[in-house]
Amino acid sequence: MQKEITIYDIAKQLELSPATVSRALNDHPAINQNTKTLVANKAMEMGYRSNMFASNLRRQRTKTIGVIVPRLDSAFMSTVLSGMEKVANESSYNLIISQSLESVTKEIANAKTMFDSRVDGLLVSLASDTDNLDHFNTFFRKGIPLILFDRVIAQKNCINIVIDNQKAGYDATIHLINQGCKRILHVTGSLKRNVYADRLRGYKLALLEHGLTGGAELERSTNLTRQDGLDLVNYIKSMAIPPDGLFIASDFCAATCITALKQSGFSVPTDIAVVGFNDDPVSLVIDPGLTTIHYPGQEMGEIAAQSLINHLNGLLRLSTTNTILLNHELVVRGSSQRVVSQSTLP
Amino acid sequence: MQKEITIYDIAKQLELSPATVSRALNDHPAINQNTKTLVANKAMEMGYRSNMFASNLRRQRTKTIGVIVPRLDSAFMSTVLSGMEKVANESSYNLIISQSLESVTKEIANAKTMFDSRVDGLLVSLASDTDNLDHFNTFFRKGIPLILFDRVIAQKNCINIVIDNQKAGYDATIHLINQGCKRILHVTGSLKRNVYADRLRGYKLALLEHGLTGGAELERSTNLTRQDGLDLVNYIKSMAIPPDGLFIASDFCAATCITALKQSGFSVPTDIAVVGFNDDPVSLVIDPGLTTIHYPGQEMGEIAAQSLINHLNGLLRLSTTNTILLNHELVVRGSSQRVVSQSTLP
DNA sequence: ATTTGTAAAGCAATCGGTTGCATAACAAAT
DNA sequence: ATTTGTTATGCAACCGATTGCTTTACAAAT
Repeated sequence: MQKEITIYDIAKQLELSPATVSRALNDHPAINQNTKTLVANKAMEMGYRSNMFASNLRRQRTKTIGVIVPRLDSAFMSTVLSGMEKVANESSYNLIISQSLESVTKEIANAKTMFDSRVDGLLVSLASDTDNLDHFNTFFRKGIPLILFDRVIAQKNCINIVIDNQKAGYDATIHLINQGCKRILHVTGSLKRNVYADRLRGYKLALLEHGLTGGAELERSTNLTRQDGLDLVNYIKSMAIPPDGLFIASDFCAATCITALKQSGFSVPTDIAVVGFNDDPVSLVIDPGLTTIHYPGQEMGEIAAQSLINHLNGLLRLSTTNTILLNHELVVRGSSQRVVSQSTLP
Repeated sequence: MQKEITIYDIAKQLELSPATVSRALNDHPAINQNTKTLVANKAMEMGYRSNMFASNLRRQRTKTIGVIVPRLDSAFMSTVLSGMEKVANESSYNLIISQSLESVTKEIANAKTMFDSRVDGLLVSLASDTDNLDHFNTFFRKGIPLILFDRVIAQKNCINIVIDNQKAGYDATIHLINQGCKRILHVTGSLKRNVYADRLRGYKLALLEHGLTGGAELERSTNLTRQDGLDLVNYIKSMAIPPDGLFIASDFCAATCITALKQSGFSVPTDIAVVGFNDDPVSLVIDPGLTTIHYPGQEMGEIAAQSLINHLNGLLRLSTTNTILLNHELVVRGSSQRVVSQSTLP
């Protein structure tokens, strides 16, 4: 457990001042190239490692990004985080990750922790019942940048990174309509959240354009859990006229539901065609394969992190952009395909 | 963007020395109770927040724990991380999370980054091709504690937190034998990894005890990907005598395989009974429900983090314990159940 | 020979807490 | 009145890197 090497040790060995060593290590223009090489070699030789704390203390920044997500244990979030980690790592930023567990209260507590940890910036996907950004006011006041992704609320001070959920909901619904569905049930999450409200809007728009009936009976707002997927089947069985199409705003819930539907004697997609959302791995496992909206989690994470870091380095002003829209894609699999033979598909 | 409050500001307002303020805030015994209350109130009132960097610089510690996992985007790892985050958060430790993407090379790089970030301790689950712990020597030399979880290599210097994989493999196999399987195919991951090697050992032991035949034809080492699950079905179809039981060391792979088996005309569990591993959410979605080995990810994360923090606080000496064994559990669902009627199960 | 210019390096203060070692204040004991 | 003990607080030196402002050294210009 030998002692830690500091720039003072290097300075002594090289008969230079610590200031010069510091500048040399930071590639400061006022330092002679030879000196830089000398210092770099010596540092390597002595096994020097910079003390971030001293540096951060002096520089008044932390090289740390806070991330608040609703849940860590979701396939989609994992890929987002994976993307963020990659980018942050490359720019030698650290990530502090915490989860709100879908509760504003916890989200507020997390925000406070992040604030006290003095993160340089914040990447947040909102809890399902969050309906304003007041708990981030401390950040705004201090000029600490905040980027919202996926689950967002539009606001002047911060970038939103999202997909066009309305368009995605529209695409999903149109697809069902094209498969001949006349009576499409939409199962959604908390309508406080943009992602669900927008998808619902897209769904309604598609119905409207095609002169189909919607209405309260065909719109179910749930928590999109496994249990909700099971309950849904009972609901369907209780309906006077069951639906012939099902658009569920979460793959996991949709997959559970398909299984339960089949067990209740419904045939998918013949009796009921199903479309999910997210392209969770589960959609490939279920039989028939689940038609779904794919959107790039990894990329969303990368872009969010990169935008934040660029802003922190002064390479991008957040105020110029306001919303970054990523592309989504309808992935057609067996669960909805009535027109073409489905046996050729996974 | 008002100026940051420091203990000096508090000291000035209260006409105390910064030293007293610092001690008061840290609940030092030599400080009068009244003074402590006074300081605490003033700090609150002025919106003081401690500067971790100054503190860490002086205290020579970072309050940061490094975590290296093979992949972030796995259901199991998410729950582990979720548990770690919870514990760390409660003890006001930060987590730096990085992924090795199953490559030693990246794992070595990650370890170096962690070292340079001066983490107080390290929680690691090894990449599939890691076969020694040399890249952690820098940590051992500095006395920085290392805890391995799930994917481990036994070594003097560090705790292992695992389940009894051999027993779990044994249990899974015995279950299949009890269901009447005579010819059980085991699909496993890289045998460099304890988890897979141990499960295989348990499988062999169970066969041996019941006088069943195993052998190379019935042991497949793969990467346990989706594709491997599909390939497996072709392999089975190519066999002179197909197996009647399948023990696959990963749920996702098992689930894919079940879907493919059904599409190839096999009946599960009648023709082939299947047991997976991990109790991934997917095992509830697939039809029939996947029999699997459940083990507590959240708890594993919590215990790993808590053990590390306890050790850092001097509450636990790592050398005393060496392996912490968590319980696993066989969860029986439809995919393997031949003896009892399966219709009552999910 | 003196001034001016430029490149390279050093001085010393600073960031904000922490902590070993005094010191002060006051009560109790001698 | 002096010593001893106890409790509460202050002084000042850290921790290690950064950076505004000088200073030094030496070449070029006058």
